[in-house]
Amino acid sequence: MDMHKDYRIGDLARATDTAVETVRYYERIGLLPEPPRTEGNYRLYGEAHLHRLRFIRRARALGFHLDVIRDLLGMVDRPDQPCASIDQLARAQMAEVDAKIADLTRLRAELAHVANQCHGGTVRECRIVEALSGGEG
Amino acid sequence: MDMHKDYRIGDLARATDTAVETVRYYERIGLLPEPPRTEGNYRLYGEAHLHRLRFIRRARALGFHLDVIRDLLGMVDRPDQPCASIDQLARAQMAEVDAKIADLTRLRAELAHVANQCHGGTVRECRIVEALSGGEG
DNA sequence: CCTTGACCCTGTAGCGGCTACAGGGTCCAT
DNA sequence: ATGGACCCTGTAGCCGCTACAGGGTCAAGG
Repeated sequence: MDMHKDYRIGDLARATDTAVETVRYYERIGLLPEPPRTEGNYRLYGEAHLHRLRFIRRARALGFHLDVIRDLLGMVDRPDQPCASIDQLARAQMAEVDAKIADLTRLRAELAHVANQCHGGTVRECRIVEALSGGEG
Repeated sequence: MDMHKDYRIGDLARATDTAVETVRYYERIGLLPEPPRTEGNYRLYGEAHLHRLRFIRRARALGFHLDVIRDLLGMVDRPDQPCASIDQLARAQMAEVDAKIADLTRLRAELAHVANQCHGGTVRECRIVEALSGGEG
């Protein structure tokens, strides 16, 4: 069963919820391999490309940076290697997300504090402005 | 008491924990007014500049975008206006931070799920890879 | 007086991860 | 043969800085 479908770049983009320009961008930076071309110089993708692009997009959606994704793809391309390093990257990513959440939570508390200072009136009397102006800086 | 000190750009930068280039950048984009210069063409700042830069940096630290900060500064410069619009910007900022926290929390859960799939072995068997490849995309 | 070194100046280019053109070519249906 | 959807390359822009290159200024020390 030689039923491998072909995709043009727009098909691939739709199938992965990606902008066409982004697909070309991934190719340019070497994340996505250069596909063969039609006679009219159109890129022609197969299932493998679709698979790989899905992987990239899903990892991006989880916040992985492109250089980390590059590493992940490198590992995926050597399936006999141990999986530990992939696990490690995933855990590092979790730690990063945790740190961001902690940051934003602190921020939110500060913002709430600042916003609660306002009791109406003019800008001159506004304690928000004071809160933003003062401080340790 | 004519005791207004002057600051050179490096002093200002140190006093607000800002890079010198960033101070110049804020001037270039019109956030910080152009200060007078010395004979040798050095920027010479006063307390007002210090105050304003502190405001900018503090707002940035709370995650406000520069264009919002521009608006905030515009309001601060009209102290007789009502304070409500400032309050509104602060609350909008809170909402944005809340949304980011919610996003990241969802992300964290997904990442935990993905990372927990790994039980050692080779990349070929790694469920993390599967989890990243599969899906609705 | 001269050098050293810390600081300052302008201008431009780079980062990440896209996004948005301009200015063209291809392909298929009508 | 014409229209419109799609594709191509190449370049520039977004944000908020950051990092140079290539020079000028200024005060202290020899």
